[in-house]
Amino acid sequence: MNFWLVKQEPEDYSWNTFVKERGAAWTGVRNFQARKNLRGMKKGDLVLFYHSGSGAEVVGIARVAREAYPDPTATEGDWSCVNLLPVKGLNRPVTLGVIKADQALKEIPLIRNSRLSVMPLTPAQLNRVFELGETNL
DNA sequence: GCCAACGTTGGC
DNA sequence: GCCAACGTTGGC
Repeated sequence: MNFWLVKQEPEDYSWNTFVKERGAAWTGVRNFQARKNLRGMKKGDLVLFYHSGSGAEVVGIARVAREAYPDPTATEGDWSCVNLLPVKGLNRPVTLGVIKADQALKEIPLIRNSRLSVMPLTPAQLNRVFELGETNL
């Protein structure tokens, strides 16, 4: 199994909306590196849900429900999306400040490449966020 | 609201 | 293929 993190501005599409709607097609990604990561997702992979902008923090855990397929919102170009399902919210959201201060997370792409919207995580990074979020599956 | 970092575009 | 200009993202 692989692990990922996706970013979303809460004003645009929040974790609460995602939970209420019981999942979403993760459309609108228009960046080649992010697309490559989307296409690497396998059904069942765990995906951390991160709120960017106001209140930057990891808020929840999702799972890949459907692997990459053509993004129906793309009017031109070769873009992909996946379907994600909510698993559970973190008992304690993990803020960017905490992530930045954590030695075990200093290599996380969230910090190293702050503009990437879909990124891979190592098992150690995922476990550390679970630990900081006081959450288990 | 500002600004740094990064990606994309287009002229050459 | 290089690089300047521009647009966007996202942290603060």
